[in-house]
Amino acid sequence: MFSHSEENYLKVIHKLAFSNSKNVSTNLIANELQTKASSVTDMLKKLADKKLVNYEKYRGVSLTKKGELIAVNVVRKHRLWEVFLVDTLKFNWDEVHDVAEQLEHIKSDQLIDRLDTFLNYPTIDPHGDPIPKKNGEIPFNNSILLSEGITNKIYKVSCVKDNSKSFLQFLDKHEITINSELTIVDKFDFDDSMTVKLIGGHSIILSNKVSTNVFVNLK
Amino acid sequence: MFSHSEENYLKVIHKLAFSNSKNVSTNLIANELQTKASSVTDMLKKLADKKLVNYEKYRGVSLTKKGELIAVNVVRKHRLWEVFLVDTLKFNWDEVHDVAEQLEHIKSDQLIDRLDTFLNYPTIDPHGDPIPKKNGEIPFNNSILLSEGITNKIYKVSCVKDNSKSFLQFLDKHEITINSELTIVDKFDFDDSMTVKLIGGHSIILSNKVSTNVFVNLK
DNA sequence: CTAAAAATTTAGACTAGTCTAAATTTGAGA
DNA sequence: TCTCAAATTTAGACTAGTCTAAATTTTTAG
Repeated sequence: MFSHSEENYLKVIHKLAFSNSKNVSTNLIANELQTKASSVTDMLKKLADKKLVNYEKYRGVSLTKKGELIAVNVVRKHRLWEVFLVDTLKFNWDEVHDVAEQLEHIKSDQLIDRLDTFLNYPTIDPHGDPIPKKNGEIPFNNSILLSEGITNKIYKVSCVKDNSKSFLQFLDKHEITINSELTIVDKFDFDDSMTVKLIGGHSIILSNKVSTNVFVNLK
Repeated sequence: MFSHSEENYLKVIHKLAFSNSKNVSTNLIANELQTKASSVTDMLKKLADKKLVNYEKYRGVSLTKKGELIAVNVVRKHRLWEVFLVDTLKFNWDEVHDVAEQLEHIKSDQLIDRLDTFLNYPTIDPHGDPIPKKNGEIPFNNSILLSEGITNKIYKVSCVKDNSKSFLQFLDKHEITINSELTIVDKFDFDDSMTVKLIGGHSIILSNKVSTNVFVNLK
């Protein structure tokens, strides 16, 4: 089996490879894990020895098939636990991250299978992120960023990119959540802000920082 | 906060102090934790530095008030998770120990409070052991060992002492579980075995090994 | 193309937790 | 009460993971 630390590195490499390029740099990982580049180098060597990453000195890393599978499984566990915390234990969506970071390392396939069953096989977590299947497949989501939406169409919020407490609390305050429906009333080139109107609700001006952290689907 | 390892030592010292004497020896701990006496000595020094145990070289240890509180809290978490695993996720009572050993170290008071609420404030775990209250109080149970019972009274099984897979599976096989009702039909001095009859069920001969690992209450 | 900056790796050290083997202390029985 | 076996502790070593500081490689800008 793999240590918490190893799992965290694999998870972060997976995340960065997903959003950035295929090859991930030492500094990116160090920054994401709030650790030092030298520590990252040490760990990359170890992961390479175990055939979990492809690593070439000074050239960054990518996950091997094996490393990918472990990383995705950690993500699966993290997201299933988040569903449990919100749906079953009534946590708010801004309170679950730290606890899920711990729970994701519990080792028991039986536990995760049964949790999945108990939760009725959820496909997304409380932030709208897809829950990987047992076989490692990650359901694809054809959402777009709210910032890329056009005016006078009805969109449904599908996912939030930034899972930080402050962002989620901001959304709570303005009654925006997963499945909220809204239209873009106006877009302002000046600062890339926009006015959106929640269907049956209030209007609100969203900064570019906000609209680039919310995914939506055309209704 | 305290490490998994520290919590495990405190938990084991608590357990041993409960069943044995107040003062616990290095070897007892080493044996319980499947580690070496020298490792135990090292850890005892550290725990003593942190004022979690009273430790005098060559004299054994006892928990301080502070150590006791932490130990009992770990036990509380362990037992609440066991209830969750059996009641909610439908694990069998012989499958929960290893997973609960991991879950008991998750750090989040909110999580345990909400789990407790979700489970409707259970007072005993799936093996009949009392679940410590949040304040550290452990509900007292005036059960006796089945081996100490007398013939022709009706008893109700309240707790099993040995939580090993093999013992629990043995009880399953013979349809003995928490809350089973039975009478002692006969006791045999020869080997301290006894014949018991399950109310509305079959009769069975139990060895002394079995009857000294089952607690019962007079109905 | 080259010098400086940025990124990365190496060297060496530290902590937590563990181990083996040797030394010390305890305590039980003659 | 003395001796010796058992229990315990100490000394020193090892691993995983981390760090700082120095060295090296890569990249960038002129």
